Amino acid sequence: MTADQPADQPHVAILDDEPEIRRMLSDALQEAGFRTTCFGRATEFEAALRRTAPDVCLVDLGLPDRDGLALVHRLALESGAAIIIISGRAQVQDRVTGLELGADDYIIKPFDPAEVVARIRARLRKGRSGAANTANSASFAGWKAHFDRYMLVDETGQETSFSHAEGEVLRLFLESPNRLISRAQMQESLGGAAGDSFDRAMDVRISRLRTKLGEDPKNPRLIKTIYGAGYIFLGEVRWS
Amino acid sequence: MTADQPADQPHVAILDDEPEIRRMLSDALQEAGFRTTCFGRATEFEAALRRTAPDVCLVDLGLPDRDGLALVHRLALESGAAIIIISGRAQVQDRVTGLELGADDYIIKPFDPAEVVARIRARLRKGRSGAANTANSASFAGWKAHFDRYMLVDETGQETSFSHAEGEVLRLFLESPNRLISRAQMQESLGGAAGDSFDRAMDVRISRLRTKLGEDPKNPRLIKTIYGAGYIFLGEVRWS
DNA sequence: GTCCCGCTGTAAGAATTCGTTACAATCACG
DNA sequence: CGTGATTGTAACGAATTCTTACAGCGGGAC
Repeated sequence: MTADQPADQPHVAILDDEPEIRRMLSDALQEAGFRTTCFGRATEFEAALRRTAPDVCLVDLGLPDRDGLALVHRLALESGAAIIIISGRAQVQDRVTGLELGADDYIIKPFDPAEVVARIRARLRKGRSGAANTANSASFAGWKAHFDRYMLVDETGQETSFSHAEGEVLRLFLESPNRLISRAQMQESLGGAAGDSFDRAMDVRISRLRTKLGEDPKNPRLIKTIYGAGYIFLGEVRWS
Repeated sequence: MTADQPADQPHVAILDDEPEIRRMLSDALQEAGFRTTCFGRATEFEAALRRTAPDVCLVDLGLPDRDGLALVHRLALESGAAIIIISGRAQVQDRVTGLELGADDYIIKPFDPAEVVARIRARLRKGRSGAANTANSASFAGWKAHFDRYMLVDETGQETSFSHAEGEVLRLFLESPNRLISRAQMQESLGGAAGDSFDRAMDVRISRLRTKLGEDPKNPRLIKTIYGAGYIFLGEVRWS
């Protein structure tokens, strides 16, 4: 299941109850240069999600231990990964509900691995190009952040400056709002050496950012902590 | 071709040489709340692209005046729109090359307009940051649960926060109300190792959730215990 | 250079979350 | 009723996260 796979490649999680299909998909994807992890049951899959944040999830709807659509729905809300349903159910209605619930693509069995690879690539392409944003200011929840000037502007026009470290965290949040960002992801994005104690620094950064945003510690509205999992930044963000 | 269409809706450009198909797509999409513009020839389409920047391009590959794939490739490079190919060519190889050239999706003729709508929505969802298009809140018995904010709102507007673990249980209930949910099902769904003693944790989660919902322990109205079997969540649930 | 000041990581103690344990309450069944 | 199984909940504790305090570092100002 886990060979030595280069860590800088996109990571695809495969969830299917049939071992041959897992095998076939995993082989084809590794051939195409992806990192893969396979799961046969939804429970294992969900447990692993907390640590590793895959870029793409391939989910078979016909699972023995869980309603596949409910799982897709949850994934869509909590994870930023692209979700691709693989299913034997070929009715249009099945595809429509799968997509409405948050899936990004729907592939019907039997499928050709080459098409799966192509569709995964298509999903990753959009995701990454969006992240390469050159915009340097963003509006959210009454605030406007100017990353070039390191300034936060209130709705009343009041200005507050923020530091470089605080800006890194804020930018990370604003680039993917309303989705869970794990601590591991943060450390990677912020170039933190995965040292034992850097995650404490992480906490401090977030704490300071929260106070600058005027968050109520008891009841934060913008930066939510998910115990044991990570953080979610809430709100609509408009980059400009 | 152009009725009075609200300008704040996503704009879909349709490029197909068969008028009936253009008509059918345009009708279905407008019904679904999109702005549409139709083109029968690639040259018109390219000319129009410069003024209006569509959010999605539906492109038929079988065009009389231009190589469809070359057009897709150019679009992918120059435009930020999502590109969806619609084609009668059903071979896997066709789909793969279409996707590799930069298309975001590939739909085979004959198609169902409902699926086209669903796939367009899926593309737009990913593209816009923060536009939470999937259901993430549910109303029941005077309460409204916001799973994105981890908040319960009273009918008087009073807010109570709930934790991640509590939310997992609540979501499970709200996803299948008025139906018995066995303890085993819960354990699997909530990722609990099926250890002997995890079912006690389950009880505690439910207990805490009940107190947050203001349930009377002697006479619970929402979460009923079925002795020896499991739980039932009672009430009408409306997701939104 | 020396002083000053803001930025940033570390450390330590408080606060929160959540599973476990222990015991009380309830139910099924004779 | 009595008994054993099942479920509810309070209390505890481990893991995790938040906050405050402090020290090192670096960049100006003089």
